[in-house]
Amino acid sequence: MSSHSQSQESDAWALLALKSAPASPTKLQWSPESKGTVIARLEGREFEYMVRQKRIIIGRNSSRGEVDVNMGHSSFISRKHLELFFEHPNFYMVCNGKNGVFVDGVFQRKGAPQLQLPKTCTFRFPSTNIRLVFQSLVDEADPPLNVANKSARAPLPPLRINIPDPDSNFTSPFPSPTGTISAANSCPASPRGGHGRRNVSVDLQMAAAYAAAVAGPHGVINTVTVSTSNSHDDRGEVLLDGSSQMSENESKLFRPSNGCPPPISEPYSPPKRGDGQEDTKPPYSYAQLIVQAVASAQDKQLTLSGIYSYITKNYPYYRTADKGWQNSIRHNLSLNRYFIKVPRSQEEPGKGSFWRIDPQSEAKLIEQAFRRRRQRGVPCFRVPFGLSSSFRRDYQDWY
DNA sequence: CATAGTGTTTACCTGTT
DNA sequence: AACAGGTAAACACTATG
Repeated sequence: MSSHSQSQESDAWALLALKSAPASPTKLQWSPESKGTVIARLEGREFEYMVRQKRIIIGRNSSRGEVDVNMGHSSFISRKHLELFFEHPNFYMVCNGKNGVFVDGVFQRKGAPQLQLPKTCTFRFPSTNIRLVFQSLVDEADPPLNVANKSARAPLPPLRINIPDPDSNFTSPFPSPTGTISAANSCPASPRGGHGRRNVSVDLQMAAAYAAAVAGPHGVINTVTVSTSNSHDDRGEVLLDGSSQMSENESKLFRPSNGCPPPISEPYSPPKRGDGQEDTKPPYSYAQLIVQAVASAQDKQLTLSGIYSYITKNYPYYRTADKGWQNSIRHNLSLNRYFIKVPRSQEEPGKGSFWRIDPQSEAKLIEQAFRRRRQRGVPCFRVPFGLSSSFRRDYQDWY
């Protein structure tokens, strides 16, 4: 298996692990070596990593992946963002990520002197709400431990996931980052702060991926990749393998439409050369494209440039189109009340705000986001299905 | 300071209901 | 006619070099 596909498998595995998490305190665990003393523990949102070696690298997954703890694909996370090392009886951290890192809320810039870590602390990667709780398991009174010097790669174990919670509810309230999302486009606070809190965003992300999958021309659940990039960088994707399990509810919710045949063929297929599709405008409104982009993001939020990146990555048409479509994207973001602007916190550099979907509408919008609408001038037996903020249309017969 | 990116708003158009 | 969506454009603000 190539490293790439292995990486994708890991992502799928992690994704499924997320799925299994809500009702159960059980977290996905892995450890690079079966032997040796566990000297520390790293706890992500839905996983635990048992540290048995003296030095570990935490960073972004990539094809060049040389990290011990893979933090996914966020472009805000560097490939070797953090290095933790153990010198009895303490752990130290060096930040090599260009965006720095917050340690218990204190910003550590790239290249800062090594920082002695407290017994427990929380890392947060700037411009994301990706957090990692570190806990040293070494007692100062202990004699020096016999731990591995060289970090071993941490291949994820075989996929064995049970999904214990088939009643996951996609429409359950989505907690806002601040606990409040009041008026559209007026959220005053930073989006940060979802640590340790399971929310439907993970389900929705799966849903988005699944909806994209079933949007295929034959309703076949394909293996799909959904971008999670949140910058210009087009790295970052979450893969949901079509063979993964999905609850019955989810299957119903994202059942493929068997109605009017899609006007064009499957846009979620990897870009094909010479099939003519690259010149065809996707059958989705700009609002749908925005929902697709935001829903695919790991944090359920994207910057404007992240939205652009998602669209150009998934819809080659927009790679060559002039800039007018970007104006339209901005227009849609401002105009539609279900797109919520969430300012960056002050200590986070960068342009623009993050955009989220109104949690009350999120599930519905995502469900609709992958429905092809009739393109202008293309006759069809059925009425077109556009995205409507009022959801007033009756679309029963699409099922 | 210049520039580019971002965000808001208005206006107008086309196609659909 | 009303509405949804697309397009263009003016303008203000802000991050960045």
